[in-house]
Amino acid sequence: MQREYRPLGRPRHDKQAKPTKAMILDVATQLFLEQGYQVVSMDDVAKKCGVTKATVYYYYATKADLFTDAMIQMMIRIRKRIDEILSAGKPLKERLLEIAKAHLEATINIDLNAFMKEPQNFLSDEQLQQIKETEEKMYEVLEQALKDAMEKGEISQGSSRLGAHAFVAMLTIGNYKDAGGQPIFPSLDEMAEQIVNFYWNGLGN
Amino acid sequence: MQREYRPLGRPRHDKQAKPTKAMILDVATQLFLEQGYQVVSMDDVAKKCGVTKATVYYYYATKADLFTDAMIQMMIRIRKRIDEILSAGKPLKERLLEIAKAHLEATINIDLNAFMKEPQNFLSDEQLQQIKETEEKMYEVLEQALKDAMEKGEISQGSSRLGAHAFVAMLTIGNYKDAGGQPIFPSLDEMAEQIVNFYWNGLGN
Amino acid sequence: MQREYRPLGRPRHDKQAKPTKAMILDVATQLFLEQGYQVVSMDDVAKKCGVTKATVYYYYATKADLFTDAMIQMMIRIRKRIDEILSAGKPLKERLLEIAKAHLEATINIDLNAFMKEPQNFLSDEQLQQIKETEEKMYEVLEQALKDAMEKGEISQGSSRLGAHAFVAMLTIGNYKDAGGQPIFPSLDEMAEQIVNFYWNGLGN
Amino acid sequence: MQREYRPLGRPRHDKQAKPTKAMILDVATQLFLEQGYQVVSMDDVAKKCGVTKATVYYYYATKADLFTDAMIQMMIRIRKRIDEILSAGKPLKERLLEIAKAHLEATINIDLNAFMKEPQNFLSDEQLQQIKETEEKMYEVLEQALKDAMEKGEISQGSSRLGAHAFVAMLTIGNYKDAGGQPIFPSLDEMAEQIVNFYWNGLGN
DNA sequence: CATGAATGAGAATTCATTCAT
DNA sequence: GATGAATGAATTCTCATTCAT
Repeated sequence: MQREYRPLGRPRHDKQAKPTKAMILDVATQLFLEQGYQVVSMDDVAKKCGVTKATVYYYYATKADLFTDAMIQMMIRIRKRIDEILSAGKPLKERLLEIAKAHLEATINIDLNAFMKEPQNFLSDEQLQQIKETEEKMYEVLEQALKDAMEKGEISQGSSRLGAHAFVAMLTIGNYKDAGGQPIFPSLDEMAEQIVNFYWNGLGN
Repeated sequence: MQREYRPLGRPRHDKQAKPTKAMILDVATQLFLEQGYQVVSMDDVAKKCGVTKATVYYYYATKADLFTDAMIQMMIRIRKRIDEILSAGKPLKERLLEIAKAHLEATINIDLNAFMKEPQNFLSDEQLQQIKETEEKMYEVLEQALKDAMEKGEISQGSSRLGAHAFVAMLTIGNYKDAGGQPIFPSLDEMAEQIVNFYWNGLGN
Repeated sequence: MQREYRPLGRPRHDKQAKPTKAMILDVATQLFLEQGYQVVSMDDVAKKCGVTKATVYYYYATKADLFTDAMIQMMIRIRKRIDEILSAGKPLKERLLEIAKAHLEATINIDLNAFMKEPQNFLSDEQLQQIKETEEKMYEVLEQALKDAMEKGEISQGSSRLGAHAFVAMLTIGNYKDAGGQPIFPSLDEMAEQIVNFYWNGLGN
Repeated sequence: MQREYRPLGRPRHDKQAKPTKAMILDVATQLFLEQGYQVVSMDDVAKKCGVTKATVYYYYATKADLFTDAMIQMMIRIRKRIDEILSAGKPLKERLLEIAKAHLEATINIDLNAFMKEPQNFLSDEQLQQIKETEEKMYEVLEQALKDAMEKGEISQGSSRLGAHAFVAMLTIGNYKDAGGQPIFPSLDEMAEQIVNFYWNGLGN
């Protein structure tokens, strides 16, 4: 769409923007998250990068490879972000609130379970495994923070694993839009606060 | 391909067991839930029904129509089930536990948000709207139950809407499998109990 | 190229020419023999048939399937032709001459060994097997004729199997063109006669 | 990927063992003969040589050029081999037997006619011509030997040209494998002997 | 001498959909 | 009510070739 004139052969080195491979990965991540594995075609990715399909294949041998790499990089980024926030010395609840805000802003669909349902048939076992492992690590940083808080008596004992998953699951509420297109709370900040509050207090007070 | 095992005596006219249209809808629902919109082809549905693609088109003008109908029927069924359980006279927590058990058993991917991400581009606004409305109603029965419990003082005041969504969101934890393929709790019953407990008590007890 | 206007859907039944599937098979056989497996694309076949690629795929699920069927039908036809000629009551040499003439006219590349080298990687073992079996049968009719002639004392004892293969191998000489584009003998009839003579008498007379 | 086993001491400068161009040609010849023109990609050649595609293009401007060169070198090698064997002072039949053995061992598909069918469309007229001329010369050495033998009365008069082609054609029988994967004669030596015998005596003794 | 990065033109295959029967 | 035959538009992936370094 943008750069119209794309000559054959190696392009003159332009110290310019990101190297092609990184650009492809970024664009792909975004598209996959927005639309899902099947819907996004390699051509879509290529066009949005201003390169040809063949260039995408130059870097990623298959669509499944591209997807796998995209998911892994994304989850690593998320984990780092969470880790950063969690390592601050504040009370747990405050740190959770920050994570919630950060994620709701990122509009990232963390509903990974459902998200991975369809690609499942197209990824190799090894690819699936790699993704799963990275996902696991993402949960682990949260889990560890909960464990630490339990030890310090900041929260009561319980399954830190369940706690981590519950937190992530509840964040998906932020994606919900009703029939009128309205989210449950009008502002992201309020959404984050309400979710974390509910998560903290539970239904039964 | 042929029916293998024919019982003795005159078959009860068979009446085709289920009229073709209903069979198509059932099969489609199952396939869509299992594999996602894109992955399931009209031919897949047809073959699993033992009819031809053209027959499917005889009943459903487009794939989007079939999907829409399938989703709506499914959500109506779910709503009825929830409604049934909720109308019993037991304490709320017990009723929620029953719903949780029922849903975890049904293996239904209720991660509707993520699930609907890819079809979004293929459904008409009207279709999307219809689905959304049915979904909304599904949440409403839960919401109503929470409101009633608040009024009775069974639980403290709060956003019943958030409560309904949080409950459904937390049920998706049941779908999670770790890198080793293991769910968070080994049995569905334990899973349901732990989820409902967490939902009820919150992290901070 | 020919029929320009090709409406969607099932075409109005025209008791016309050959049914589509047969046409596809015929055209494919011709193209494969002329140009080889790789070179011929499904689109080439489709275009030459005046249908779309999708139509070809309607009848043959893969290119390998089409090729397999084409080869088998061709070899069956050849076998029948040979069989017919061989069952006449004439002296063996005369019958061989007739076969030679018929084949040189058909311009068929009977160099099956070389011809099958490249498809080999693309055909399934089963397909390869099927083709091989049909080929085998083609040789067998020749072999049987040689055996009969040996019994009658028309020719001396020897390996009928080798004799059959030698005959077919020698027919490929007819395909040869020198650097100037000239075949070894100017007319097909002379070619056939010379080949059969050589086959019959050997080099050492 | 790395060289695994490095012997002690200074390597004998290695001189790259074979200059790159020769290596490319060798590898290409082998691959083309094994798999055919279309099937072998420039990348296959490059990879098997441990260089990049661009390097192959550094030496050969097009795939057709590489193929042409490969075929020509191969036919020159074959001609030399045949020539060597033929120039010995033994009886013709013995020399032919040696050629047969040598070729059956080389597993070379000399079915050149069929083999050249597909590249035909991709080679320039000039390239085709070059190949044809080299092929012609290959046949000529055989032809000359037959002519000499006719003059000496070792064999009877006849078309030496046909004789040469018949001999080469019959050697292809050695490539045949039946449906069970078995060649016509179990050992190469027996194969060579039987073929030469048949070639010498003909069918009708 | 050799390579890394990129392209353009196909190739096989899939699939929702259409239409005459 | 159901089907068989056909299409058109995409989709994944391949490959010979080009060109700056």
